[in-house]
Amino acid sequence: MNTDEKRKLTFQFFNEIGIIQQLSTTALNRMLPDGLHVSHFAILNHLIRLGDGKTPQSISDAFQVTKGTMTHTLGALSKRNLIAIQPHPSDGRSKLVFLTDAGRSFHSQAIESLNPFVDQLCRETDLDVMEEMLPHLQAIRAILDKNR
Amino acid sequence: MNTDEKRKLTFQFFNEIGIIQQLSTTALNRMLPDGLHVSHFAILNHLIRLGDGKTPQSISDAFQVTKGTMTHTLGALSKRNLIAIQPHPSDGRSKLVFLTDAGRSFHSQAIESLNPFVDQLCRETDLDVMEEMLPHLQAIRAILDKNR
DNA sequence: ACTATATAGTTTGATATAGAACTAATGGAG
DNA sequence: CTCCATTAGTTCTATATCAAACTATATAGT
Repeated sequence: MNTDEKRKLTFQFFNEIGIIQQLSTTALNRMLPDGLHVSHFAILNHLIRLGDGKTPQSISDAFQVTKGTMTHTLGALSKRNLIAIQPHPSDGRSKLVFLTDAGRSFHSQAIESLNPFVDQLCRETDLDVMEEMLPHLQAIRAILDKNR
Repeated sequence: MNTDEKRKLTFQFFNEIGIIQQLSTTALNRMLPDGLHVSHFAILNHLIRLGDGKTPQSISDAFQVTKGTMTHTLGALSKRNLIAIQPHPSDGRSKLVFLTDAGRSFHSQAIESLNPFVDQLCRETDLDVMEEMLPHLQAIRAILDKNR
């Protein structure tokens, strides 16, 4: 492959990634109840999976968004009482994010809303291929992350 | 794989896609000159590769964004004189988008700005893997597109 | 030909996000 | 102990995007 072909391939690849992201995000946004956005759901999901009591910073690191964006998103979740934000016990600059009961039940409810879509994708997609791609995607993510 | 594992895999997959898209987009945005955004560059690139004289609709189809978004993006390009928008000769509702000389030279300039980044990615990434993934990504995109 | 439906593009309002400038608290170097 | 660099979070501004309502033109069915 010459340089031009490499560039073209790279461009195509990221183009495809971008379109998939756009289509999947807007599809999920339309399915989520009550005007919630995927980014909100993703945070609830993160706290369920990894346990709550995380700092805003650690969450924004996990999703690779800016601190300002995280303030905004956590504010939205907090206003809906899906999370509770408390001062960090040993660091006056920091905070800790906890799930509320409403947050947990909302998460279950959101999962229910999303599952039909996810299940349909599972039916139509070759999951083995997806599973195979995952580590490669993670590698590419790591490279991008390193070069930030 | 049981249903839960399938769902988890699907979630992970789209999560990774989302993060890659976010990282690559913000990296590219920072590199583009003069406050231009990847979405602007992508349209210039589209018109260079496939030829200009396209309708706004066909461009928004290609990038899977809404018509309103395309109006906004084309407006930005037009205000910078990178494109020229003319009435469609045979359809009074429609328009045609052409590249200006400034648009073409800006595109070359943008390519120059982006190439170092792209080339570095090429160096650090296994391009064969990327090439292998591309058709699978296109298949997933097609499924999402069909279910819109 | 007339009318109803469909299509192309615009406008408006809401929201997600980045980036930069800011505040407050921490922690290390001298 | 004091001062400076670092870190956590917030605020502000700009912009990308979607969704829905809207306008104008085109097309199909009767």
